[in-house]
Amino acid sequence: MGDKDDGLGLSLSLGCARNQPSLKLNLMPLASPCMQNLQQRNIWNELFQSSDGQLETRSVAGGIDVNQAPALAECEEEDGVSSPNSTVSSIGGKRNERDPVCDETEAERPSCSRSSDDEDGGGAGDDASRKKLRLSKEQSLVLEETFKEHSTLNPKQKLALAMQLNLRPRQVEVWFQNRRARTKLKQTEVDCEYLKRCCDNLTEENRRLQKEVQELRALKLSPQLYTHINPPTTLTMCPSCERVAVASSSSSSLAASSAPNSKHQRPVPASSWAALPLPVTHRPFNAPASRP
DNA sequence: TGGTTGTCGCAAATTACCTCA
DNA sequence: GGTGAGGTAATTTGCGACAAC
Repeated sequence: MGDKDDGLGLSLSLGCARNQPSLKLNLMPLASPCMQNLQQRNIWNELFQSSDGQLETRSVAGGIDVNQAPALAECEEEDGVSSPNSTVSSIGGKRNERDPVCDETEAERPSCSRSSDDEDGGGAGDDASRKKLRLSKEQSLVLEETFKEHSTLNPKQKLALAMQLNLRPRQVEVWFQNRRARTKLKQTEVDCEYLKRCCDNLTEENRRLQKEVQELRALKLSPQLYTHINPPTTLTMCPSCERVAVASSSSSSLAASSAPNSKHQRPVPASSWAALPLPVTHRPFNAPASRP
């Protein structure tokens, strides 16, 4: 609750954020020896190299306050994470070698099957495995900033981010998954609000039209009054020549008492629905919300 | 070449923990 | 101090994509 504003509050601008100029920050000295290794090898810059080859460098936000035991031991062995592995959002490569998440705790777990990635949660392995660890503000900030630029991470980015934040890659992965879910939920709420307003406008429009119909029917019952009013016009097509002609409603008996070929058309009231601001496009949930 | 298998990332749903009023 | 609500980290499940065989 306390720092929730950095969560959903940002979700509506995520799409824009993607287009924002990438952060140009300097790598700061890192507490983690793993990260220092990364720096030495200049891997970090590669990790955030966007698909178009643009380099995105960033730094660690201040001293990261970690509230859990980081898997530093994992990091040391993660130096070998160099496979050009990929995900949907990353470069191609052999799938099996892809995920450093598996590497991260390889020393502790015999295999990295999906069902085994739980023991890294909490790390304790026992009841404490479900222990919930709240991310520090600094960690959340960095994650948010990263999310603004990439709503998904490739394994390398995930690993690097995990090292930077002193978190397990799995935690970073989970955070991004939850973040995407929150963003989508927020967008759904916005969409729902919009549709609700549309519905209200349509209801109002319907009410107005019903009222108009009643008024017209009332006029129909009082022909004297009606003579002063132009009849509703309709488009009629000649069945033989197929020409369209503007004419007053001929099917109505009231038309008989009016000019059959009146050139005066009633002004068509602008629909309140049409007046409703429509979204420019139906954008994906993480696109910028440009609605009023 | 097409089918099978293994692995992975992801979304969605859910659970469980934490914080706060 | 106890409690319920809300937020969120973590887990589970199912599916599709991809690469290797």
